[in-house]
Amino acid sequence: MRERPSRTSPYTVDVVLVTAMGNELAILLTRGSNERERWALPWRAPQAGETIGAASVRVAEDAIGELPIWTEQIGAFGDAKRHPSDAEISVAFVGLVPHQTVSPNAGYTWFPMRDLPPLSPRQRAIVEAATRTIQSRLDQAPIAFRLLPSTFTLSELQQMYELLLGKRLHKASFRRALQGAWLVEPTDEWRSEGRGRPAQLFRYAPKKRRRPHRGVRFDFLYP
Amino acid sequence: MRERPSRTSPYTVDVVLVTAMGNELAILLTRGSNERERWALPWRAPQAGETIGAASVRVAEDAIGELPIWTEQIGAFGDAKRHPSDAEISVAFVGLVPHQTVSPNAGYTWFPMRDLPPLSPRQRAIVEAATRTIQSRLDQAPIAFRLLPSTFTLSELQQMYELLLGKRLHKASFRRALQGAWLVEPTDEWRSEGRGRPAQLFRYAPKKRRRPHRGVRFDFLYP
DNA sequence: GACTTTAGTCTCATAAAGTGACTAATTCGC
DNA sequence: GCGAATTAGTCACTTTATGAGACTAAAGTC
Repeated sequence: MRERPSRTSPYTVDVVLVTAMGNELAILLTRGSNERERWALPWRAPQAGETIGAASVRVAEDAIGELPIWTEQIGAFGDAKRHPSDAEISVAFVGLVPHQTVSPNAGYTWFPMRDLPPLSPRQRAIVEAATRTIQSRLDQAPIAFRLLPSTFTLSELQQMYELLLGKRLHKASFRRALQGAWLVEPTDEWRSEGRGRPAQLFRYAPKKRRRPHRGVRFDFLYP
Repeated sequence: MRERPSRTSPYTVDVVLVTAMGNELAILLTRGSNERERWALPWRAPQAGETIGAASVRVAEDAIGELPIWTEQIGAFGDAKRHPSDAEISVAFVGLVPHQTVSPNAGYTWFPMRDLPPLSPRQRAIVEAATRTIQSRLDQAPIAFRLLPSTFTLSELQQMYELLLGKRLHKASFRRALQGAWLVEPTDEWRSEGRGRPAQLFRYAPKKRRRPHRGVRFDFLYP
C-alpha cells in the first residue's frame, strides 16, 4: 500500500473486503498515511516473485490482521481507467469478513456500500464487479453462513441472504429450499430476542446429496 | 506473440479462441516461428499504454484476422505456474469463433479440446477456466446462436448446446424452454438433410420479456 | 409399400417455487 | 391477568418448471 509500483510490478493487487454491518453491506477503505488523499481500496504492488494470491493475502492481513473467510478473484481491471497507482492493470479480489469478530487496523474504515466516498474510476468498477461476484457465487459457496456466527436463527440467515442478494425473499420458500439442501441442522438452543416467539438456533452442517441435474436455462433477454 | 515481455509489461494477455469443429470444441494454438517450441495459446505482452482489451483484440486479429463474436475476460493467472513468457501473470480471455467462416492465419492450428498437446501449466489452467466461463455464461449470452450460421435448425442448436455444456439434453424440454424464452423465430425455409423429415430453419430473434424472478438456490453440496 | 431415420408435438408425472394464511410462543401496555 | 403486538415456524394451495416417453409427420431406402 505504501510503496509506489516498482519497475518490476506495473500491476497492483486490490482487495474488496466486504462485511455485513447491521443491515448493510460495507467495504473497507483506507487513505493510507496521507489525510488528504482520496479513500481507496486496499491495494499493493507485489514484490518481484510474489504471486497474486500471496499479495492478496498480505493486503488483507495488513488491513484486518487476519484472513477473509472466503476469497475469490474478480478479474483484471485496467482499460485506461485511473487508479491510485500508475499501474496499467489491477488484479482484484473479493474477501468476506465476519463483522463481529474483526476490527480493522489503523487507517482502515468500513463504509456502507450505499454511501461510498469517491473512488478512482478503476476501483469503482472493481467494487461493482465485487457485488456481482458475490451474488453469482452465493448459491455455490456457503458465503452467507460464514458471515454469521457459528449458530444462528433462520431469520438471521434469511436476512443475510437478502442483504447479499439485494432483494427480499419469501420466508416459506426460503426455508423449504434450505431444508431441501440439507445445509443446516438444529441445535437444542433457542434465543429470545425481546418480543416475539423465541427462535431456534441452527448450525451450518452440510450433508451430501445428489446434485440436481438440470437442463438448459435461457436467462438472457436480448442480444 | 513474437516479442519477449518488455520491462514495462511483466504480464501477458492470453486468448483462448474456441470454435465448434464438427462434433467437438476446438481451440486455436500456435507454435510461433520456432517449430521445436511447445504449442501455446496465442498471447502477447502489451505495449506500454495498450489496454488489456486492446491487447486481446490484437491477439485475436493476429490469429484469425478478425474479431471473435463474443469475448469475455476469464481472469488473471499466475501463482507460480509456468508460462511461455517469463511474465509473472497472464490476463486470459475467451473468444468464440464460428468455424465455418474463419480460417486461422499461418502458424495457428485448431486442436480438439479433448486431445490437446502439452501446454505450459499456466495455459493449461487457463484453458480449463475457459470452459467453465463459457458454460456459466451460456444461459446469459447468445453464445450458441452466434456459433451457428444465421439460420439453423433446432436440432443443430440443441447439438451446439450439448457440445458447449458437455452433456445430453432432452429434445422436448429443450424446445419448451426455448419457446418460453422467445429467442428464435421460424423462417419459411426448410432443409432436407438426406434421410428423415426436413427441418424448419430458425433465426435468432430475441423478443423482450420479463426477467424470471427467482428466490434462492442452494447449489453447493458441502464446504 | 414396409422399414428406417430425423423432426416436431403431446401428454402425463413429478418436482420446484410463489403466496398467503394459519398456529405458536413470547413481550408489552394496561 | 389479559389482549394486542411481534416474531417464529408451518401448512395448504396454486402455478410453473422439468423429465421422460410416446406419439405423429415427412422424408429416404430397399
